[in-house]
Amino acid sequence: MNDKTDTRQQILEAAMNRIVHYGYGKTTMSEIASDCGMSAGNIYRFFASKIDIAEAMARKFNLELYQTYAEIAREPIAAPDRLRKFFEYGLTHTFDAIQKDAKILEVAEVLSDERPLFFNEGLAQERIYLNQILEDGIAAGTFAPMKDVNFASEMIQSALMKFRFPQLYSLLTLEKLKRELFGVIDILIAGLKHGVEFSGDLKH
Amino acid sequence: MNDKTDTRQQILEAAMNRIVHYGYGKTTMSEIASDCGMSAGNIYRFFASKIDIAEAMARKFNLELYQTYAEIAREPIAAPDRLRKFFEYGLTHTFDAIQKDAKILEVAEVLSDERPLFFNEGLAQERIYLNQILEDGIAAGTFAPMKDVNFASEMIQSALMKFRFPQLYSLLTLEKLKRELFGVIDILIAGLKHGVEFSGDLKH
DNA sequence: CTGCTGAAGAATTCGTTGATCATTCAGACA
DNA sequence: TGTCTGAATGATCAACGAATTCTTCAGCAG
Repeated sequence: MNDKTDTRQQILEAAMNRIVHYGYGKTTMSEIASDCGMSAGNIYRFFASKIDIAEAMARKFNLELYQTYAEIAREPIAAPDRLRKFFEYGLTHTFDAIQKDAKILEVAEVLSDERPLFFNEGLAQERIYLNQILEDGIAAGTFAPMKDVNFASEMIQSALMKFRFPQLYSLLTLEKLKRELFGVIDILIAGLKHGVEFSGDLKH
Repeated sequence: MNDKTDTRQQILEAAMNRIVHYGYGKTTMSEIASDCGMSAGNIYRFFASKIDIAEAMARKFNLELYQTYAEIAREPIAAPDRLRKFFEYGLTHTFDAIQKDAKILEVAEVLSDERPLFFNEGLAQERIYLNQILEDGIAAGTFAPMKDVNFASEMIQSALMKFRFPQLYSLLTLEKLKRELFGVIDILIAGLKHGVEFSGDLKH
């Protein structure tokens, strides 16, 4: 079983090396295979399709991200600061990755075309940490109590959507993006501190 | 001079009729011209290029929008409700327009490719009304005073970016979009009511 | 039986060529 | 003289066969 995992890992690594350099479209299954000293057909014993390799690649990227997210969510600082740090890290990490390997953007585009639901997984995972921060903040009295913490997390994600794939929707510098990110977060935090009356709450 | 304006108007109308039906790419200058009983070359005495026709089209669409924005900004209701109404109208109006004539999306895409700065104009115009609502709210004591009203408006726009071309970035129904829009606005409003400490303010 | 290959098939992309289109402008018309 | 046309031009697009690529699988090797 370890053999199988190792080979899978080897394929993934070979694919990533080519993809970040030449792009997803310009990387062929035969090339990946010959980098691994195997036939193209054999890759299909480890990945069901080419797009699954891209997905595995993104999943690996996310895994690193989530690790840091988990750490930030646990840090012994005030909830609002954790929130700021959380999204600042996400923005910076993604921005730098794309800056370094522009071809990552292509992978994101292909994935959002062919695996539109994949990103929802990531959002759901992110929300676990967000919920934790919000609950901590409520427990500490920093944030006002709220009916549906997860809904609040969804709204925070919605408001910060623009900063998810920074270079995809704007050409701003990282500095400007950060300034804007913090501007939005500051309003959101002020709202969370003093309590939100969701219009939806009225018609319960 | 009125002649010239009339002809321009006629060209614009003919173009719009074709574009909303067949799309921007599938509409040719000759077709527009023959609809107006003139040669293709003559159009260039009224529009510098084809993309300028699309821009004029968008400008016309925006003009109607701004008119309603102005009315909402003046309504004698509490500032938070005006804010909700403002963005609800924008979302609904755009959503319905695209629902009715799907080809409008193509115009938006072409414009954001070839006239990326055009949308900034619209945002700036929108901010005039937003600033007005915010200032009214501050004067009425509904919103806490703030250093830079225009910056706050920019941040509100940033947080609500997702709802600007609804069908471009998500496949949600209008109902779900509204629910999400109101969810985000409610947090923003809560923040504005109780005052925002912008991180940027510290290092003044 | 297990793990892999390489050829075959299906789908997609590529490259070329001809046609269409946006744009310009010399000159006709009024 | 001021408007407009229609031909000229270069850029872009569409079509379509060729080539490449993804994917499957019968069968071979260990």
